[in-house]
Amino acid sequence: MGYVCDFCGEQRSMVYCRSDAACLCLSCDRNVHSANALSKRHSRTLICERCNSHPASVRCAEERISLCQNCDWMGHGTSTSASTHKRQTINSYSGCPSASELSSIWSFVLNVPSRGESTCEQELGLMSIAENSATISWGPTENNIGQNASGVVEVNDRREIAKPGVWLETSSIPESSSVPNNLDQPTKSTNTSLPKLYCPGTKCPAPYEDADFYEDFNMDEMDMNLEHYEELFGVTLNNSEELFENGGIDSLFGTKDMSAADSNCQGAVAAEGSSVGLVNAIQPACSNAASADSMMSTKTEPVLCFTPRAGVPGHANLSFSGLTGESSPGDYQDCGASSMLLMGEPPWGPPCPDGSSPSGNRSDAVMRYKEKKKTRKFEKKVRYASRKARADVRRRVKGRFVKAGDAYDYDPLSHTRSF
DNA sequence: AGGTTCGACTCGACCACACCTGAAT
DNA sequence: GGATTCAGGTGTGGTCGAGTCGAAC
Repeated sequence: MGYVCDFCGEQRSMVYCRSDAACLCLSCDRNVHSANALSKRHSRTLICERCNSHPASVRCAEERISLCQNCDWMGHGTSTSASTHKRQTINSYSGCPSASELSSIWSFVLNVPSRGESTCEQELGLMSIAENSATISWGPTENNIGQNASGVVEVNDRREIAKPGVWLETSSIPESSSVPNNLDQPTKSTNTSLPKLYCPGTKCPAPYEDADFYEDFNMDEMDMNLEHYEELFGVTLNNSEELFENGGIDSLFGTKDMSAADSNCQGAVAAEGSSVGLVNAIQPACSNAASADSMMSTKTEPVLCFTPRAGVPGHANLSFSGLTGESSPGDYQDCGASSMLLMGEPPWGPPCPDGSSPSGNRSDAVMRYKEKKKTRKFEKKVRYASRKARADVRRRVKGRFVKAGDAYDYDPLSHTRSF
């Protein structure tokens, strides 16, 4: 891995693909990851500009450099002066985003315009964007739908996390009051089932319980500068207006092909870089060791996923999992992290900034948490398939296993009774 | 407003036995 | 040190019943 694209060996590498463990230029990134549906799922992010070998997780505004966690720690964790640098988490993404979308994700780095239509952009509905640890994706075939479109999260000041931010919504809030001005988002959208952006200070409609989650995001740095496309993509921009016509922004913000149910999935959590830091900070103060353990266990690349519950409006399963995709039932069960997050007022959080009643917010959050906990399903993980196979065919009396040959009232195989 | 009743719901215990694990040989 | 034997522990699913909770009265 290095400065040069691992694929073409010519262009300067810009993004890092974790799945391929490869550094790619944006052009090759598009080519490689538009090859098939599986490759589209690869999570990519910027390359650390210091070590040029690891995926960047934060962007230092002062130094104007993207850094991996290690370099960030080396550069900011040990120096008192540098530690005050304002840093921003860097989104990872999957799918085949257009240049405009990349510019939205990384507005502070990539001021790129759209290339116009391409096979990739024709499938922008499948695009997903991950807020680092929080993998956010959407598409017609996906149930786990994210919505955060924010590119950055303040990590220097944890109090930022408690600030009202931006979230996507699917209710019918008038769009004029919901779309930040700096988004250049078309205001002509008529599909009220589509996600919308809410400005800080606006009230989250009732159906979405987890507004607390979505307060982490800030759209301030979302701009759509389209100047350096050629440098980044190595091609000439034909028509930047196609960006909008082809749904670049719309796709980015999920205004295409997003079902109402999918948009119910509200996935916004602290980004990987910041979350690890937060966890570290949380742990000592966390009264629930299991909660902290659960969070720590996911720190490698935790994926926060809200799964809309069919038939239960406003409810969603919250789960954390690592990249391995494995998680024990215990991890699922009341992982604690969810409860902490759901509380909306973590122990490190500041007093309510607007002077409103913290106790009221807390009680609301507790109510929401209890409601979710009530509807949560605990999936059992079968460790031994052979034992399951035996249990599945074992005869029972009132649900209890009986000795072979004894009378039974339930036979899983024949559903018959011996008496 | 406080107490009682009732229905809905959750969750642990129970059962037999093949399989797993670790100690002993 | 490796192979074998043995004993004890574990896990599997459907049902029941105790306990909890909220709504209705």
